Amino acid sequence: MDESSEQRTQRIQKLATLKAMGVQPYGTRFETSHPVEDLVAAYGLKTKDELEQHPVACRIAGRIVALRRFGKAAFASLQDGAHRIQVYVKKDALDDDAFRLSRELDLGDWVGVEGPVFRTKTDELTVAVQTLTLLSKGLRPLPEKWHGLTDIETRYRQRYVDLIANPGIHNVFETRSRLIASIRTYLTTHGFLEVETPMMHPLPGGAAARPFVTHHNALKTDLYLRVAPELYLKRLMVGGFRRVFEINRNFRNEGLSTIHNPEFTMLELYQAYADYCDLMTLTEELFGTLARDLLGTTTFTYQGHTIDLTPPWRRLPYFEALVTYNTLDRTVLDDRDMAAAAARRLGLDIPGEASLDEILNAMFEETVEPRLTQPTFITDYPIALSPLSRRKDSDPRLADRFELFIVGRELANGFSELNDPLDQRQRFVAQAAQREAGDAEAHAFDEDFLRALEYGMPPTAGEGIGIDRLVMLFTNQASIRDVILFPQLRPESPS
RNA sequence: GGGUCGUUAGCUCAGCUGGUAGAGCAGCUGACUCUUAAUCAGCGGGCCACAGGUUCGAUCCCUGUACGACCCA
Repeated sequence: MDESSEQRTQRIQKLATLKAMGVQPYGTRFETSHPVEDLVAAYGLKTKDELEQHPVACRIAGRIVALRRFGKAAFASLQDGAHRIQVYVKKDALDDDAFRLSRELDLGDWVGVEGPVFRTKTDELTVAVQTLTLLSKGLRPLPEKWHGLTDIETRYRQRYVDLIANPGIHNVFETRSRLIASIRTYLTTHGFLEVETPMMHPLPGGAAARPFVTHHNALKTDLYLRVAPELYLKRLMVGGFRRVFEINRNFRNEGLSTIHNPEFTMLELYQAYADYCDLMTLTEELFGTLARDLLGTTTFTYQGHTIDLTPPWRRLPYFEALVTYNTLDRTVLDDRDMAAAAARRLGLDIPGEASLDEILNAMFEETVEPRLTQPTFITDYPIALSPLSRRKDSDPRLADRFELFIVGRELANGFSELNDPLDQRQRFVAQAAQREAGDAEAHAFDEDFLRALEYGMPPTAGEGIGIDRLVMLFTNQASIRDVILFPQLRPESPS
């Protein structure tokens, strides 16, 4: 936005006028009697007569978001947080200086007022202003009062304006905060200890993803912003913590979409002596608790879909899902060329060098995931797609693992952790080979992690839950950018 | 990375077949002591995203660039 706009210039001139009047346009401490939200909650139901017979004095502050001026009076709406209240200024009710100040105010200015609460002719709860204090002068005009700010790019780049013009946005982020608080409460009351592990890793690990690289000058070494905390949390399990969790940011150097932001918030939790089935149950309970805490119900609407979180949720093995959603013969999925042919028949573009696991993965993402609307645990993933998971005792080609899908999106990924250090070493070797072959997302070989496992990790189940996507679900937002205050965008062009 | 669409006043948007720009809100001036999209009268405000090209003439047609949205990989 340009700094030479007419309205901005006019407002800067107003600063001089205000100073000449003896008004400090950028004030300091202002003690309020109530947040506007509480004032409305306390007196919003009182009648005109009740307020006249038992007058309530208040002192409130907020930003002027609507202003209707008359010759010797004015109404304004003050916005405090996401809440508004009307205030009424009339010449008779306040001293000359304050009334003169009221004539200089603009939309966007912060003010504090003091006076009794009453109801107008039209029955609107209103503060009759007796004293008026300018708290902070706005220099830029607010977006239009009726349509507000709708330009998506401006909403994300200048979230502060979005929050002013669209106060409903506050609710999304309040819900986000309450959701995270509920998760903490649930986990800590179930014996989980909250921990913090490094965000800067000497080796990227714990997930198949490209990392961001940074450099530490004093150590003269490159570091990677973490793609997952997994390997550190498991080191803590080796150290003997029974149950740990971490809620923090992960960073993945990949494309942006309505469900991907390069930095996103992940919950990871680890429970000793448990397996992946225990975590499916825990997940059902946790989501149910969150839904009741936040929405008061476990059945709700997301983007036109009715979602029912009542347990138990469907549990469907990976291969069974591929077979049933594509009406294939199970044996087709064991043979690389037959699988490739089947995938191509389904309209998928399969490169000639794709491995069987890559083909299955593509087929799964394309034909199964989008159809998993109600909460569904897909279980028993191929071991090659699960380099940190324990093998199934009944079938060593499969992992004791699940992923949770809701509305076609992966919300959680959990498994019985691989605690066999020699098997883990082999898996790292296989990953290193894939890396050699050009897979930039393959795991790095983490010798220290293997050393830790060699000290012995108890049987442990671990799970990651994408907090942003969970917030999307519970706030009915279509894009991850709508649940992240400052989503990643390309830098603004320098004019 | 590819495709489609978009970018015009502070905001929300019009702008015909190419003839050099409009509205509402916001702003400024005046009137108005219960309005709530207040009302009434008047007045300002534009690098039409940016850079090229075609043309007598480009917001409009063409090419490229930037940023965004959606779809695809």
